Amino acid sequence: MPKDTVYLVDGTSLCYRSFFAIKLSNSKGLPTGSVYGVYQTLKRILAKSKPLYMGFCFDVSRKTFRQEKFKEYKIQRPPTPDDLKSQIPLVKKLVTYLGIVIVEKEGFEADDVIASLCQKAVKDGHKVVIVTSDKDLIQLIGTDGVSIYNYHKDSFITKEDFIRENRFQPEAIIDYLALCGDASDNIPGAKGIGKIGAAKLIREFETVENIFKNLDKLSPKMQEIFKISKDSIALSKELVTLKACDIDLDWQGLKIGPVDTKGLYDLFGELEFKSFLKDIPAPSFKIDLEVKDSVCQESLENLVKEPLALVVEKGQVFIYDPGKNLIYKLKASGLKNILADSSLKKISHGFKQEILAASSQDFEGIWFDTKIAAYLLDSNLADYELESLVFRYLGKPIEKIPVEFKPYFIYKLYRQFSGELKDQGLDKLFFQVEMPLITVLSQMQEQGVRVQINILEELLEKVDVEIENSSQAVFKEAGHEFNLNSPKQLAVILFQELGIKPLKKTKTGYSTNEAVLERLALTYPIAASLIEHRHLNKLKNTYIVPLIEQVKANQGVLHTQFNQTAAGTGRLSSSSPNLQSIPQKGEFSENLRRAFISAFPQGCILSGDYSQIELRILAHLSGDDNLIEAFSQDLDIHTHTASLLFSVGLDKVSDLERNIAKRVNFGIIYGMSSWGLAKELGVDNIQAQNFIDDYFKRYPKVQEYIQNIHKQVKKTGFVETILGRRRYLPEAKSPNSQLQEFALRQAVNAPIQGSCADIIKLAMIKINNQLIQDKFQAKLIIQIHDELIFDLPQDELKKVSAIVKEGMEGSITLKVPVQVNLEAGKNWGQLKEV
DNA sequence: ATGAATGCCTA
DNA sequence: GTAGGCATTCATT
Repeated sequence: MPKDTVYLVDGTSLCYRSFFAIKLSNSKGLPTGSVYGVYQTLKRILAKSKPLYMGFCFDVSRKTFRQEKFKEYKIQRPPTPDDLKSQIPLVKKLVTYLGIVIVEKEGFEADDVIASLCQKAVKDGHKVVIVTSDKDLIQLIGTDGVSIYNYHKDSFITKEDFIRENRFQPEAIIDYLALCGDASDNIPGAKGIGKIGAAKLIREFETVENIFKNLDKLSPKMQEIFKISKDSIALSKELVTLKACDIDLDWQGLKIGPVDTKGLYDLFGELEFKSFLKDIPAPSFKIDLEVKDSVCQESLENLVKEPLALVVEKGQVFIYDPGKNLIYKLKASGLKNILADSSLKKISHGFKQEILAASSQDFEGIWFDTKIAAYLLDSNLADYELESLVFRYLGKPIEKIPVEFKPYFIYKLYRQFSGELKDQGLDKLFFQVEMPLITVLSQMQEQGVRVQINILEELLEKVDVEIENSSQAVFKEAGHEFNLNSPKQLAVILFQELGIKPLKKTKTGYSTNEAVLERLALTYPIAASLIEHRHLNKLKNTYIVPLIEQVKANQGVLHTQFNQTAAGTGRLSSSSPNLQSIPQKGEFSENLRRAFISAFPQGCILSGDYSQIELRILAHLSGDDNLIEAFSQDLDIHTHTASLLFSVGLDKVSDLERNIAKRVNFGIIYGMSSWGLAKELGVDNIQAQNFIDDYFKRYPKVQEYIQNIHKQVKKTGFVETILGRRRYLPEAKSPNSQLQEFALRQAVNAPIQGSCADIIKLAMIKINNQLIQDKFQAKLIIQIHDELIFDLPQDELKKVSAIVKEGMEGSITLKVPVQVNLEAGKNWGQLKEV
């Protein structure tokens, strides 16, 4: 029986070549080209040849016996680039996940390792394919059954191919290289003999030794060369000769194992190899569960003492019974009893969706949402779909879980998450904040926001006219029409046709962003028109038109989504449409906001806005006396900071000084560096550093706090908010300084932003409960991070204002006062202080 | 159709 | 310098 072919991959050269051929990195700047190339190559081999045995051979270090013999060996090579070094562990992960064994031996190069394995495999009667694009390994194909796969050219080379092409034996490549040398490895060879000369000599004499025996047959000039280079040739031959080493592993150990799909999935996710994600096989997964039809609650009686994992879909409910390991399917009749039964503790995945799908039906006993739990345990995941979590936490890759089996997986996740939440001290945040918030968000989405379409339509008409005007103004200056929405085309017009000097580059060309246009506008009128056009176009296409469409489809009410598991810091996000980014500055923004009206006849819109909440949280977290004092005295915080930075009295602070102080205050919250602040303020690095130094001198405990955060995140890999919400930032430990610095900035910001999220969530729950309890008609309709917006009948305004103010200000006690500003009006565009 | 790149709205 | 969502163009399945 013919034995199977063994594939031996020259991993080191493959990594090198991929690195130089493929310049690639993920969005975080992590270089990934080598991993990409290695995967492409391995994938091609695995698909084409379906090998059963493979070894991926690596150099362990550059200190090999060759260096000891010859100090100059490979010395001319620059050190391995850091961007390649950092990829080696990733390549090793990749290869391991593919089920391929990594072979390395201290003191030997990959080539030597390959030679040893090759020898063993051939001895046992196997064929061998060596995967490389280096010529040194050609010496091995002299042996029968050994061939080379050149991944670079995607071709196989056998002994016969080689002889046909070079007219000497493959083994003689050693002698050939000994003569002509190899510049890339700094093999000296013989001075005066090149590739052609070497080949000619080898064809005639076969080996170096033979040449020396027959020196008299050479020309006098050649004889001279060989005399001078005798030692050099001998050394070169030794260096290029592969040295078999002892390796514990033989070919049997090279059997390709099963693919670690989860490992691959995570790796490709991290590296952002989106197209490769499709390659990952999804092994079929069998669920051994019985689905039992039930018409009443009878069969559930034994179950009700413990929490039930269930999923509601299309008027049916599926419930998992962990005791009997089966699924109950209940039809409409049983459904209502179960959903409305508040004594039934329910577990599900994405209650908000279920509540909204069950529409107006009573939904009680909302107890444990695995989606929310997963989010609290790690807020950095790309998504919290059941399938993704089952894969991540239970290791089972399933494309789509049939609805009847969902409760089974939800229950499994629940068992795991419930313990972990407790272990990490997150159970309070989970049960007292995030779970109760689900109902609040459901109500907000269901309630929606009333929008007056005709206001939007009138606005659209005005904006259309102005868009036309600004377009024409731009085209006139440009001399011809072009696609105004294309930054690429615009760059050509500005920086080539009009010959304007570019101010800033992007990855692919010259930047035409607003900051650039703003500066150009001082000299060129076309830039001013472009800014105008961009503003109007944005307003029209992002806000006015989509709002009109959605509102029309929903009888004048806008139902947005509030996402509870989207932001890494604990904030909510809003989408389709995003009501958290409705314009607030600019000439048409007020007009736009006027379209957002009360749903009550003669009703009004009430807004409660936390004043400087993030800086207050910073004061609380850092315990800085100056900052706390400033807030306790109810000072304007930016003016206060300015008076400290510029050593002037509070009443002597200029607008410019206050503005700088304001930016520095913001910068602190964002974890800024002097470099970042310099860019923001348009001053030099030293100036910016001075501002920061002065700031820290005046607020010393803020500096201490930031240092402690850095220390903590480097040690533990995560940071926490006031309520113990965690954000993991593993890159705080990264050796890549760019990644590390980014993580450290996030580490400073996350507790501040996240605590703000904690506080407003508490307020939302508290206020919502109060409004329901006191039977107000007022409804919370929008949350914008530090602001809550309510829709209410006019006659409730006074009482609800008090509830909102008290609820927001009193949701937590900090070391500084928490202050909320209230505004109300008949629409969102015309709010007046209450 | 899909994703990257650019740009811009919010807190 | 933090955190999001979304529109558009343009190159690539």
